[in-house]
Amino acid sequence: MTDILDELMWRGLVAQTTDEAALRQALDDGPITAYCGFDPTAPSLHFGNLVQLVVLRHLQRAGHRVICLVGGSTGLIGDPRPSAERVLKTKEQTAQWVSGIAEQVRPFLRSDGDNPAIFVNNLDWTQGLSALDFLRDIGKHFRVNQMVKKEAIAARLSSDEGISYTEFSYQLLQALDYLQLYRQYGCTLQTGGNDQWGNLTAGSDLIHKVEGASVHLLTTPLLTDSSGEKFGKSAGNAIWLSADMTSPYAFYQYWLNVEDASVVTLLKVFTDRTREEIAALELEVVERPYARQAQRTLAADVTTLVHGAEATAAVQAASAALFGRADLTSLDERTLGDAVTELPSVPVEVGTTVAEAFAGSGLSPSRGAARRTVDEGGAYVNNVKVTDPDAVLAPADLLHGRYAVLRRGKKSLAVGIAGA
RNA sequence: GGCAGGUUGCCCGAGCGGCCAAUGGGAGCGGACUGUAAAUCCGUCGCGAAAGCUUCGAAGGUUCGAAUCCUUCACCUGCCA
Repeated sequence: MTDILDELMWRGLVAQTTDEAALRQALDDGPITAYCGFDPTAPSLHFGNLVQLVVLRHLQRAGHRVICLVGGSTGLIGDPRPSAERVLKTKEQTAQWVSGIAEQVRPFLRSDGDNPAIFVNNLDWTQGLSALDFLRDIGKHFRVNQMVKKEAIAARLSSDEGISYTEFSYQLLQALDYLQLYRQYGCTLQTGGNDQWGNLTAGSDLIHKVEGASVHLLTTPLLTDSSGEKFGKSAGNAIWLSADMTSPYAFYQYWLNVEDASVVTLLKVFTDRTREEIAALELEVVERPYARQAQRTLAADVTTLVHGAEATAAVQAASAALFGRADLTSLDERTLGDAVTELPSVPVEVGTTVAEAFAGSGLSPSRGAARRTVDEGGAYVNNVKVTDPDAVLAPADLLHGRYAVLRRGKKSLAVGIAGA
């Protein structure tokens, strides 16, 4: 078994650590306990959180105990972003998201056997804490002078927007979490995204001051593509882990479309492929880039990780059918029917205008935009380009009397279903 | 509470009485080229088929006519209390 820290480094999952030698030693000396927190800022986790889940998976597999924390309390406060103050969510909303995320996170970690993952909610130890106790017991250990140097806070202090006292206090709450888990579980490693470094150090500093112990931190790098853009956005939308928010089909397609320059990086980060397998795929990218074998592997592995093998098989079949060279009219009803279940749909009938169908399915934001797409030559029905903005669906456009496959541009697909 | 400055379309940012649905850049979207890559180039980018309609923090007002002037309100920032 390779050293877990080396493994994480090779995979490109390590941006920064506290004392690296000490961390390595601690990991070698036997199982340690590590935690990572997830704040409920949306109903679902997203691409960025997946990186953290992957790190916890690796740690658990290497025999370490992992704690997955959902931020029932920190979610009520909001981690300051450099750009702008967050709008407070209601307590009910937050609680709902917390329970959703707590469920979502489970499949990624093993919660049975001899080293089950531990799931906690930081609201459990903060809701009973009085403001006075908080200020006396926790606040006293923090210097404002230091707090204002944290990146996000410094950015906000020099912006027009400023920062509320609420968000300013965020790091104290997160620091308290680490202290609590240190005391309760002997947790000595916190992981997170590199942008969290300030919040993580708040925790390790607090433990040092209160308990006199040195604990560890490990952050993952921000993943960016060749032009420096963050990964995890598709057409301006975040890639969510929830199938309700990003369909497995869209999810699979996202990974399949990863640029060559990034695919190896992402294979290392998100898949369990070995060094040999990844080296082979890397060679494929060089020698047979058009086959996009690396992208296919990446898309299949990650979709399986998040949505399961069954869903992956379905979206692969759908992708093959919809992007295949084959004429759509030659597909049998069952294959076509299965493929289109993954797509956004809109009820149509003979005589429905193409513009209406596009707008109704969400392929285009409005009918005007749909007509514009036709003008631009980017609208297709059953892979046949539409040229007339006033075109209507004819009986022949309904494959098997039911389906009209709508496409905008090269890869945005939807389906019109008649007589549903 | 006082004084000053600010609030323009997804973002940044011009406009300062008509020629403004609103310059420019970025993002986005479509096309060409490709491999359902990247880069590049071209086009497009409030709603509407059109007539037209609704936009420039909100509500009133002045005017033939306002994003542009006036009044009040809201919010943000800075300085002072």
